[in-house]
Amino acid sequence: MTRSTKQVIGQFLTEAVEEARKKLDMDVIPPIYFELPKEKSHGDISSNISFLIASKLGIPSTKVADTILENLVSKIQQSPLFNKVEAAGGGFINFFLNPGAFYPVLLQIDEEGEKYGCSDVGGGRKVLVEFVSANPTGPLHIGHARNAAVGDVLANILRACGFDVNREYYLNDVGSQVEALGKSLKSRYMQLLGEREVDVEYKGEYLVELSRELFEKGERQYKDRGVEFFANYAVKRIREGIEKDLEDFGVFFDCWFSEENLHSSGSIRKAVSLLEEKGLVEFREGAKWLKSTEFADEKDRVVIRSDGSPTYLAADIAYHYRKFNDGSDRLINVWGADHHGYIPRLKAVIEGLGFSPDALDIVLIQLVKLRRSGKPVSMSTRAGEFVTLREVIDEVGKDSMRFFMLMRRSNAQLDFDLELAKRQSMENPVYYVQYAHARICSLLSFADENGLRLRKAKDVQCELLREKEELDLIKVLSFFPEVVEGSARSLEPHRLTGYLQRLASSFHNFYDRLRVVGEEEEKALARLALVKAAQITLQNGLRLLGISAPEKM
RNA sequence: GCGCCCGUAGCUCAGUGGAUAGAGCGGCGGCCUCCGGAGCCGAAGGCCAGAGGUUCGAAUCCUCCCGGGCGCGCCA
Repeated sequence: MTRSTKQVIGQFLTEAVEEARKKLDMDVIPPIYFELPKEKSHGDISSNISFLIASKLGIPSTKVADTILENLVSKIQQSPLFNKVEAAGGGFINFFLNPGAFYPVLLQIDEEGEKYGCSDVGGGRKVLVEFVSANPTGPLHIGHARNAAVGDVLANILRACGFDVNREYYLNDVGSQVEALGKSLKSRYMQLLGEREVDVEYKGEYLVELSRELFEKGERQYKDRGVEFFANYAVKRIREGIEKDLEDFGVFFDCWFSEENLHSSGSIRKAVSLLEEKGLVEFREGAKWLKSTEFADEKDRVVIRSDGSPTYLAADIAYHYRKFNDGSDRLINVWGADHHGYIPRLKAVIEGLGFSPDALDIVLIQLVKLRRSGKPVSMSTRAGEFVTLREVIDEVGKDSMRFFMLMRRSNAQLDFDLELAKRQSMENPVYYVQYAHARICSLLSFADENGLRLRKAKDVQCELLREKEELDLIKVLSFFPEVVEGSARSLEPHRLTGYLQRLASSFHNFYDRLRVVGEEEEKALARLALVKAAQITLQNGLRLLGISAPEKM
């Protein structure tokens, strides 16, 4: 049903409850909200308001329901939207709608087109989504892929809901890891020049390739260059690789923010002294500590080491200060779940800086347990034997991989067997959804070839759509905006993949039982308009997921 | 030891405090003279890890407990 239909129901029920309130001698009404019954016999939409009132007043819920119903029936009868309303299940109030209540959604989809599903609940508020942010010390692996997919789709969804979204990658291009990377590359390079083997911390094949690259460029000429040179070279080249991998995965950023920039610009000193001025920093044991225990953290944290250098947290203070100062109203950080222990101190930082800790949401991405033919595969960057994002894209394809990564709650671990994904690729849910779209395209062109010209939904006799498959499909189509909104509110993109499977299922069902071409013309045209609406909705959903909607497969 | 996440069908997982807990895969049985069979339909499969509690109502919230994963640095 469309938003306006829901508003009418809400208004009727509110009025009826208000009248019941007087009769039952109650002062305040609990908030009224609706739910969609799972069971068809429970109507199209229902309310549990009677239970809430009953428990407040200590009277039977059936009595409350009856009282509300008395006032409701007359209103219902005046409106063509309703078939009937009843009290059932000990107090639920169930509304049964006429098919006519659902048809307006077809007009809405037709009018809104690719905007169907969008809303303005975000009110133009500025949101910064920071995701992936993998250290540039090696190629992205499968775990980063999940982070990338979730962050990207969250950003898409929030944008569709009227937020002003920016996507950002925080590049940790300084520090001990980068130094170790430089040392490792230098060792590889020296090996090529015939030096004896030394300890290499990053053992991946990619560094061997980079060293060859350097050798081909200048043979022995980098022999006397310092570790910093090799570190810079490695970071630059690895970052380019990461960028390319993400591009092929359909993920783009508005900004790649360099940690080095925070160090060289003096932002870190500034941010730390701001906290000092607020009395939130303490000098102790030769170091500067953030008194994060004054907020919700379990212990204080070092921000400036005894050697005077800033910690990672110090950089994060400056980084998040900048995020807010650049005008973001809200921050979303997508992190690997192994960083969850870091949340309280970052929230403390934000509170210390004078912002609300609620303005930061952290979406944790649980581990992807990768298997190859059932055998666990290590994913440590340093072990040098991991399965990269690149390999998996090449193996199972971007669309399939994105869908897979988005099918489960980010909060739960994900089992991903490469052989299985390959073997089952033809039965992968993404194909099921895409197939529905391809089928529609094929059907639309077949209809056109047979002289059936697609009409605007408003010029079609919707009331001819009375079969249960048709009504079911229309109803599912009508949920789409709420699903998008719900995903945005809960920051759970997996709801969208679930919805698209449901939508595809409804369409396949419709398609299998009913025909379009060959029916009496007006009915065929009405069905054609319905099919078109399904196509638009599938396209919109797939677009949000960053997955293609192929016309042929 | 302390903290966070997860335990739901044989497997992988959905499930805003609501009514008879769902889907896909696997297995079983059906459906192509027909717009794409990468599809559709049907049956089977469950003590929602376990025990208490809150509630008119709990897979969902609270406490405890058992299993699995991950964290508890002047690393990043």
